[in-house]
Amino acid sequence: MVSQRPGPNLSRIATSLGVSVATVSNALSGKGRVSEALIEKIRSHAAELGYVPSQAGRALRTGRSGVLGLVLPDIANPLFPKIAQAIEFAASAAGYGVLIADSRGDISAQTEAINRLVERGVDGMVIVPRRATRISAASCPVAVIDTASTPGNTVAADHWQGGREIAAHLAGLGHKQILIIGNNHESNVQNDRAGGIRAGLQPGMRSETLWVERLENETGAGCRLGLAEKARQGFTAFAALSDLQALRALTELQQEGISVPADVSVTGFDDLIWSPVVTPSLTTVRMDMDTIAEIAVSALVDRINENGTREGVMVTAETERVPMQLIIRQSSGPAKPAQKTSEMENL
Amino acid sequence: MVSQRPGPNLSRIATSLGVSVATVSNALSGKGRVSEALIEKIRSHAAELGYVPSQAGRALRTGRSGVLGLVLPDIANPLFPKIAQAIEFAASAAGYGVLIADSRGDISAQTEAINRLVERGVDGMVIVPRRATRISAASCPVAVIDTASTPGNTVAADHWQGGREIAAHLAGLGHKQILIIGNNHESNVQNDRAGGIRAGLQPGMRSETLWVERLENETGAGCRLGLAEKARQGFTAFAALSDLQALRALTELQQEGISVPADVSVTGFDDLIWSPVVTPSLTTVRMDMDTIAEIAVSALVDRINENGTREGVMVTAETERVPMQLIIRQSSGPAKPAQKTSEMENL
DNA sequence: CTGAAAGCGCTTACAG
DNA sequence: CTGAAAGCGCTTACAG
Repeated sequence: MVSQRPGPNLSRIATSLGVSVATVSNALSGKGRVSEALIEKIRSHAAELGYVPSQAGRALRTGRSGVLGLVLPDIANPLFPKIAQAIEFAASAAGYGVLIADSRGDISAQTEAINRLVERGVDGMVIVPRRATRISAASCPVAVIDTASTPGNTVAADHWQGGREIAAHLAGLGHKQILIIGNNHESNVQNDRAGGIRAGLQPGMRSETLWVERLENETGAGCRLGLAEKARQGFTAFAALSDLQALRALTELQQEGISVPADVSVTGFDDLIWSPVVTPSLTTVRMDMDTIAEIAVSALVDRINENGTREGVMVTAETERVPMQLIIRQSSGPAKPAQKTSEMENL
Repeated sequence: MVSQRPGPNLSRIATSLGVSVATVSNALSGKGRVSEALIEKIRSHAAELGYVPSQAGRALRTGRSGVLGLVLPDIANPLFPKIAQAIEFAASAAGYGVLIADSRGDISAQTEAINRLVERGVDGMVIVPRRATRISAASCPVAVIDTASTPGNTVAADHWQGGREIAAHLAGLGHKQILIIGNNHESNVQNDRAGGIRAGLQPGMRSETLWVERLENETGAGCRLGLAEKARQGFTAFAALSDLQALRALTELQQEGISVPADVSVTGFDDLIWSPVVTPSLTTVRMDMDTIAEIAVSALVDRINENGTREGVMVTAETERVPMQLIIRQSSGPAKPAQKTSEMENL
C-alpha cells in the first residue's frame, strides 16, 4: 500500500477534465504551449479543487527542493530575529522556504548543522559563521554573512564604516576620550567595528578598548565593568560594539548615578529591539538586514540556477558591503568639558 | 533530460554490490529481513560512498516530508530566539527539520504563512498565534503554544502561576502596592500573568495595572511611563508583564534618580537575554521552553504517526501547563516603608 | 496545440 | 533471506 495524499493531484484534475496530466502541468506552470481557453479552464478547475502541487513530486523530478537553509552560530543571539526575518522574507519572495539550523555548542556543531541541512536536501544555504570558522565547502551553494574583512564572504554590513559613523558622531559632539567596549576580541565583526571607530577619530581624540569576555558571573548576575572609574578618568563617551554591551554600560552608569547623556554618552550597534525603548533611548548604528538578506538570497538563487550540478562553492570572491545607518537617539549628547562638571551644574 | 543528483543513490549502491535496491533499502533502514553479513557490507559501502538518502524520493513515496513548520506572530519578538532554538532542538531530536514562517503584519499574514507551510508539505506545525487569533484548521496537525486559558491549545507555560510566583516574591519582601505594567491588554499571555499576580496578593496588598500600548513615539524614542510619579504615590514594586517592559521601567526609574532595588523593586517575565546583564540584574520568571517545545513536538509527531490521512486537527483538547520558574536577581529587594524615605536615608 | 511515456529515488507488499 | 515490480506526483523532451 502506498500512502495517500489528502488533496487532488495533477492526474485527478486531468481525468476530471478529460485532458492529459502533461497539459495540466503545462497550463498550470505556463510553460508548454496550451491554448488560452484550456489554460483558463484548467486553472479555474484546479483552484476550485484547492489543488496544491506536491513539493515532493516536483523536487524528485527537478532535483530542487525549493528550500534554503539558514545556519546561525547561536539562535539565542539577539540579532537573530532580524536576520531570520529578513532571510525568510527574501527567500519567500524568491519562492523558497527556509529551514533553520542552530549550531550552538562547540564548533563541530556547525558542521553537523550544515550536514543536517544537506541531508534535508536544501538547494543552498546562508551561513552566519561562528567566530573565526572557515566553512569547508558543503555540497551546495553557500552564502556567508560575516564581515567584509573575512575573505570569501558574500555580503556583509560595512561594520568598519559603521564604526566611522559612530566616531564622526562623537567627534561632532566634542568628545575627546572614547571608551570602546566589546565582549569578544576574536569576533571579526567586533574588530571591524572597533577598527572603524579608531580610524574615524579626529586629531586630539583618543580611544581605549575594553574587552569584557564574560557577561555574567556564576550567580547569573552581570559583572560590573567599572565604568564610573573610567568616567572619572575623563572618558566622556562609551562606544559599545553591540547594543547588549551598550545596555549594560547604560544601566551600570545610571546605577552609579552618572547621568546619560548629561554626563557621558553611550552608543551601541545593531538597533536591537530594546534600543528605542530604554530611557534614554540608545544611539546606535543599524544594519540594513533586508538588503543584506536580499543580496545573499539572490546570489544563492543565481548560483542554484546556473549550477545544475549542485557543487559546493562559495558564492563570491569579493564581499559586497552594505552601508550601516546611524540612528541618533537620546543616549548621546554634547561632551561635558572635563573637570568642569561641578561649575556647570551650578549655573 | 532529467536532472542529476550529485551523490550516489540506492541503485548505484545496489549495482556496485550486486544486490537489489530493495535489499539495500532494507539493510539501511533495518526494516526487512536481511542477513547480518549483508547489512554490514551494505552499510559500510554506503558510508564509504557518502550516501545521503534523497528526502524527495522518500517523501514522495511515504507521503511524509519530515519537516515541521514553525509559525510565529512576529519573528522580531525577542522571545523568538528561545522558542526557535527549543523547537529546532526538539524537532531535530525527533528527526524533523524546521521550516520557519513569519506572520508579521496583519492577521491575514498568519493565514498566508500557514498556507505557505502547507504548500511546502510540512507534516505538522507549531503555531504561536497572534493576539486573539483562532487557528482555522489547517490541512495538517497543528500544535498551538499560547496560554492555558485559551481553549484548544496544546501546551503552554503556566503564566498564571508565574504571576503568582512574582506576587509571592514581592509579598515576602514586604511590598504593599504593586504596579503591574503591560503593553497589550488583548494578549492572553499578559492577561494571565496579570491575573496570576493579582490572585497572589496577600491581604493588605493592592495592585493597579498600567497598559502602555505604544512602546515608542514617532521619533523612535521611548515614551515615558510616569513611574516616578507612581513611586511618589507609594508604589514600591513595579511588576512588568515582560522583560522588555521591565527594562523600560528600570531605565526610566534610574534616569529619574530612583534607585533599584533600594527605593523600588522591578520584576519582569521571560528571562530574556539582557535580564542577567543589566545593572541591577533583573528578577524575572522563566518559561521552560525546552519542555514546552518537547511536548509540542512530540504531540505533533504522535498525531502524524497515528494519522495516515493528514487531517488538520488540533492536537489536544486540554492544554498541558508547564510551570514557570522564579529567578531572583538584584532588581528586587525589601520594600521601603512608605513615607519614611528621608529618615532612613539619614541613618 | 495536445498527449503518451519515461524517469527522478525511494519504500513496501508480495513472490520466490 | 533476497529480488522484481509497482507507484508516490511531477516535469520534460518528443511525437503527433
